[in-house]
Amino acid sequence: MKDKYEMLQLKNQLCFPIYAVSNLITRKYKPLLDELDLTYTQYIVMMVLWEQGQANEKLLCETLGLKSNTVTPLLKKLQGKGYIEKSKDAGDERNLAITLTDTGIALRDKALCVPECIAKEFPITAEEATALYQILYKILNNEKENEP
Amino acid sequence: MKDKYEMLQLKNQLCFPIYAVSNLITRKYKPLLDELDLTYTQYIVMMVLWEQGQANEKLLCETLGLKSNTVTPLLKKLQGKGYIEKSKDAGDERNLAITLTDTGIALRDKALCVPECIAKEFPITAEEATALYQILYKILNNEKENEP
DNA sequence: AATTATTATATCGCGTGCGATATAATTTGT
DNA sequence: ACAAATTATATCGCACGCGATATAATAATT
Repeated sequence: MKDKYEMLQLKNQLCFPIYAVSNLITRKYKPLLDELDLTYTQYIVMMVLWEQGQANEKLLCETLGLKSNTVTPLLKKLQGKGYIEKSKDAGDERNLAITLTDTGIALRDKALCVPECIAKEFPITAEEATALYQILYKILNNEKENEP
Repeated sequence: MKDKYEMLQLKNQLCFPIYAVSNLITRKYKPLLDELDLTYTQYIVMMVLWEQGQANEKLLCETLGLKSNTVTPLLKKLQGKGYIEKSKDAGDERNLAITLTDTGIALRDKALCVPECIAKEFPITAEEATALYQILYKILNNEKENEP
């Protein structure tokens, strides 16, 4: 007969390795991002801005799955570093128009090496990466559908 | 020709969905763990103690992949809640002997429903869960081997 | 035996991440 | 038109998570 508490064991939980790998990733990124004077969260904000050119806070929150109480102070930091600028949207003054400064744009080239440096740190095959990617996005997309 | 910045796009990065799912997990656990007066990190500490009966701080740090500067204050909180007790190891006074109180032991039964409640929140198949589990532990185990 | 190195735990400061709440701008309902 | 609801952003307080560092206990070295 099985232990009544079996499912409460760490090794039988899927959530724990996700949590542990997530922490590990942040630690791996740190030395690379230190050179750009960015934290991991600031880095993914910059990634959105590099790609979109411009964004408001709501778009950033939705894209990154974060709340305004995380993103607002983060944008203040990025502004303090001179990477972004904030201005009120002309049409709807509730919206922030967040744009990159020249320094922020230039930072993109310095960041080019980060993805491949990180990839080297993780010993998984292309197939495993794809499987991981698909399962994780299945979870994230399901969440988006059910909580609009 | 490919965009030079292609790999810097959020959708081409594996790290981001891990980070996003990890945050999502914490949010999903919160209402369940609120009933036990535990945070997610406190919960995984309790899981180790429920299973091992007893532990020192070093073991907890290694098992959970955390540093003492995270675990020390956490143990202080759990002690304040009356779930654990700390005493000096008789043999080596550097070691903390961390044990469960009766309240801490009793909490295990209240936690029994948590794993299945959480499982219901995530729409993945058993095969996907297994694949996820194996890939994540491959990453974690590789890390343990290379950084002792 | 005394100095040095190592080990286990603790403290400090910073940057998230979030629930709750506040504020300002816009939209809706009547 | 104007009060009420909604929306976008901001503020507050708490709990991590970690790099750097400190402290106390033990082990290693000479």
